[in-house]
Amino acid sequence: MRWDALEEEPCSMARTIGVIGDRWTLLILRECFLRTRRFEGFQSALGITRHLLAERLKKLVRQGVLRRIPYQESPKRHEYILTQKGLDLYPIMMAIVHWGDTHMVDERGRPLLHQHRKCGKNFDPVMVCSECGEPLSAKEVHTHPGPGARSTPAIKAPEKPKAKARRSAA
Amino acid sequence: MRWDALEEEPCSMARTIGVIGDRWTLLILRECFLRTRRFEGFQSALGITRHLLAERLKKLVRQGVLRRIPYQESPKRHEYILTQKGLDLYPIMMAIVHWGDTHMVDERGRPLLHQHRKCGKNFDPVMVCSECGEPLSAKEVHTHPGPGARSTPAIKAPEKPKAKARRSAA
DNA sequence: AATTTACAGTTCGTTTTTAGAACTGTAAAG
DNA sequence: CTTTACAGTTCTAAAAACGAACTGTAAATT
Repeated sequence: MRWDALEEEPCSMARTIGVIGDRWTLLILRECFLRTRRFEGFQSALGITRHLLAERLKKLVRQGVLRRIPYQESPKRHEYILTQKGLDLYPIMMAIVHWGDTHMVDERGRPLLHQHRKCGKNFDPVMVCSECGEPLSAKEVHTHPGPGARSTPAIKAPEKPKAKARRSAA
Repeated sequence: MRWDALEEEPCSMARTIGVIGDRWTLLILRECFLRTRRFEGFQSALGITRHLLAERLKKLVRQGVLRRIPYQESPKRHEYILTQKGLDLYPIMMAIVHWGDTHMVDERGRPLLHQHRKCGKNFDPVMVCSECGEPLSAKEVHTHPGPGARSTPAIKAPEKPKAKARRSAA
C-alpha cells in the first residue's frame, strides 16, 4: 500500500489515518490541544527532530488541520493553530486518552484529569449513538456499504474456511 | 524520544500511542473490528508485508489487545481475536471513522454506514460528558494534573513570550 | 505417487524514513 | 560586539519498512 494514496481509499478510517496516523503527528496534535502554538514549543515539549517537526507541521497545514498565521514581522514568525477541522479531532484525542486512562495507568493513577466547564465535574468521555443517545459498543453496531463504497471496499468475506472441513482440532 | 519508552510516559495519550500509534496497527485493528481473524485475511485485505504483519500481531498480543487462539492442530494454526481491552478501542476507531466521514469524503459520500442494533437507525458517534451527558468540545474542557502526574508532565508554559515585547507586527 | 494449494510464518537484500547534530539567518538583549 | 531567541534547512548515520523468495505441514487434486 502506498501511504500517499491512503487518502483516496474508499474507507474513512484509511483516509483519516493518512492525515493523523503516525506517532509524531498525534503527539503534535496533543500539544496543539494543550495550547502549544510555536515551533520551539513543539520541539522542546516533544523532543522531535526539527527536521521532522517542520515537515509534519507543513503537512498538517496542507491538510487544513492547522493554520499558519504570522505573529511578527522581520524576522517573520508564525504560529500554528487548530482550524475547525483540527478542533474536530478532539473526540479522537479524548478517546485515545480515555483508553490509556482505562488500560495503561500505573498504580499512581491518571496523569491528567478533565473537567467539563458546563457541569464543573471531572468526567470521562462516553461515545453514544446520535439517534438514541445510548452508549455504543462494537457488538451493537452493524456496518453496511454507503454511497461512497466501492465494489468490495475493505470488507472481505468473513473468513469462513470454505466448508472444506479440513481435519480440525485433531 | 525513544518509542519503546512511550508506554512509561506520564501521559495516557503517549502510552496509547505506544500501543496503537502507527499506520499498520490501526489498519490491522480496523480489520479486527470487521471480523478478520487470520493471518492470510489480514495480509490480503491490507497488502501489508508478511514480515510486518507477523511483528505487529505479536506486539498486539503481547500488549493484551489481541488473543491468539488455536483453531486447528498440525499444522498449528491460530486466530487473532480482540480481547476486552481490544474491544475497548472501539470508540477510538469510531471517532477516527467519523472524522473521516465529516472531513475526508468525496462527492460520492460515505463508504460505510453504521447501524445501531438497539434503535435500528444509521447513526453518527457523539462524544458526551459522562457526568452531565452533554456533547463535548475542546473549548469546554479544562485539564489539570491528576494523581499520576509528574512534576510538569507535558503541559508547558502556554508560550507567553515572556512579556519581552519584541517589536511585534512591525 | 507426485504435484498443487492453503496457510502461517521467516529470511534477506534494497529502499525509505527517522534520528542527531550542525548550520543559516534576522534581530533583540546584554 | 557577543550572546540569545526563534524558525527553520542541510547533511550523514541508523532504524524501519518494502518486496520477493523461502520453510514447513498437511489436505486436495491430477
